Amino acid sequence: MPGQVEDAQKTHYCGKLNPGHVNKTVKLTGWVGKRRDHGGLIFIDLRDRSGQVQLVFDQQQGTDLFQSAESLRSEYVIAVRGEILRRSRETINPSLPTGEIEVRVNSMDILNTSNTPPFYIEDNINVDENLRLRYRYLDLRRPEMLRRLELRHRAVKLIRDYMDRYDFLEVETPVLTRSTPEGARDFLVPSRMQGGEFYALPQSPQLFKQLLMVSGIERYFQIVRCFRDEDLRADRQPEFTQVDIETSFFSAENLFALTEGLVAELWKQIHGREVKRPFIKMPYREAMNRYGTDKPDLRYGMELVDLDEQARQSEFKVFKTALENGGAVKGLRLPEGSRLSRKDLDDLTLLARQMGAKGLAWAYVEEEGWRSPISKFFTEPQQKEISTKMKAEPGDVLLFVADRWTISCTVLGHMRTKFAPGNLPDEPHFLWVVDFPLFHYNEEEQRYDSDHHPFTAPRPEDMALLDSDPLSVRAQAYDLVLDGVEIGGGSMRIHDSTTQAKIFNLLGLSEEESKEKFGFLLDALSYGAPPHGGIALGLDRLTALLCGDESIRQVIPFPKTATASCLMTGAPAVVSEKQLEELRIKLEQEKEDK
RNA sequence: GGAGCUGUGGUGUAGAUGGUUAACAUAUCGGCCUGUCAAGCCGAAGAUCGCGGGUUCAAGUCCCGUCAGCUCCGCCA
Repeated sequence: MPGQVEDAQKTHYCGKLNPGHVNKTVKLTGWVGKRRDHGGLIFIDLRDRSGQVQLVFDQQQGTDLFQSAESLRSEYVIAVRGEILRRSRETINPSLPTGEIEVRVNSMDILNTSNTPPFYIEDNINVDENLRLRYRYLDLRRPEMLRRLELRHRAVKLIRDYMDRYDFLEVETPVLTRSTPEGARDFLVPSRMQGGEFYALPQSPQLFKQLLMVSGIERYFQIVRCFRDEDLRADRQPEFTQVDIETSFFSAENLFALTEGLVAELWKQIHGREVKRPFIKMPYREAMNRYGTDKPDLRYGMELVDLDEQARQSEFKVFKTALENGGAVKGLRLPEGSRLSRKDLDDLTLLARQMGAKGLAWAYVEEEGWRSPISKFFTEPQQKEISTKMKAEPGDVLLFVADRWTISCTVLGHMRTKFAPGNLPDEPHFLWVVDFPLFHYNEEEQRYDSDHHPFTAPRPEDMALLDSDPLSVRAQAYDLVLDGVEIGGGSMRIHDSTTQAKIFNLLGLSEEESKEKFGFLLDALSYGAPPHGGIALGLDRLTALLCGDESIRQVIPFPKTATASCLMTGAPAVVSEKQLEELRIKLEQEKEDK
């Protein structure tokens, strides 16, 4: 056994035993799995972290040992000493790695008993996730969950080794820091020393890693926990882990190469799969136009079709006014969509409205032409032209959205993923989405917001547009996308205080405000800050993809539920009056006393 | 903040149109059994159907509310 300590209670891992160990005397420890009691002969599956092996207890060996074997139950913890025997040909279990051998037990210690577990400690169980989360320590005991933890460990180790090889330093940054405007909602931590003031948990170590560049670290990375107080999704937890990277004197191309190398090595070492490099690069605008999302899944086609020209020539007012207002008309072909009922299409329309569209138009494509509420607005040749442009065949359904460009794209992009083909190719489809806009307009606040974050550098050739047309300024920002999942993102940063101050100004931060919130950054930039930039990869998503999991909860040992609570510990929970007093916090009275 | 789905012995499920002993599998407990590996056979115990209210002679089943989990929209620089 590797890493064995002296006097260890075990000499081998259960799952590692093989015919090479035959006739050896071994000491094993583990948990009792399945028990097959034949009266005078008892089989026990002994399981430890590595796998399992069959123990045999024979009544003829003596009654004491046999009696205690009869008392064994599921999940008892035992230590045994015994001899490895080769199984007779008929009793070999080919479906088990250790199926050619078994352990004839000579002595046994029962180290602990166990209550009957609430679910089976085995793979492929079908239980409420609720229950798994409440008893997460038992859930993690299941081999498939242990394997996920192992894989995650290997991934992290590989990342550290890779970064080290390229001279990167892992540097820690504070978890208690200050709240900054913009971005996600912060988790706040009240200060006892400064009553009434709060720390924030970092949404990412963004500012610190830039300051480390000013410090002359040149190549920084950190595997770091980040916190965002926003609503959860299958791929979003309130605390998550980033592989955070920042470099000085690196071009974006240098950074792409570094990241691609890292990701390729992960896929090779852990997945045994060669990844084609360099990855495809696609401008944001193109991704939106063709796939209706900034994280397109390139494993299948079903591209959106631009119908501005056809809409302009039609008599359909809805389409025409959308265009007149500067919007776009987009179409999506659903192959064999005729299996969708009117009700299905109504549901889609509802979804489109929820996503901000004014509506969703559709047409069943038939031999004779369209069957659609909007067919009367299009002449037969016009219908034909659209059908041809969308490569439609009888039996398809066509979806149309005419709205603001982003809405038209994102609504159909969402429909595209909803109706994605079932069997997608195995090879991972990586791509860089580049040339994101620097700003978007925040309708609610009536101002510009950073699309990425306020420290992102504009593309040099777009600098002049900062004054005339901020929304058309492109950022030196990029996202790494894999099969429709955003697994990372970053940018080249602003490294002079003048430009940085200008961006703050455009974001509606007054000089005093930006001094107050970011003065330390502006100061730092004025002391010889090197050109720098970086990226952050989502380790949970990366690991989930490597494991083939849909939800990152599967690769997080102790995840939170959709309402951000922990079913095991009961967090969050009320605290004592005394704790609150120390923090000078008063809770609002419940409005309705019960 | 909104929408949808789910919630029945320990676990996973079944319980059309409301009808009175809530079914099945598995786990659990007891008995038998020396080659099983989803062990087998016999027997026992175990759920008032998430919670609250309502309709009804009668509710697991219908209605309203509520809680929890999941998925999605908004949100997530």
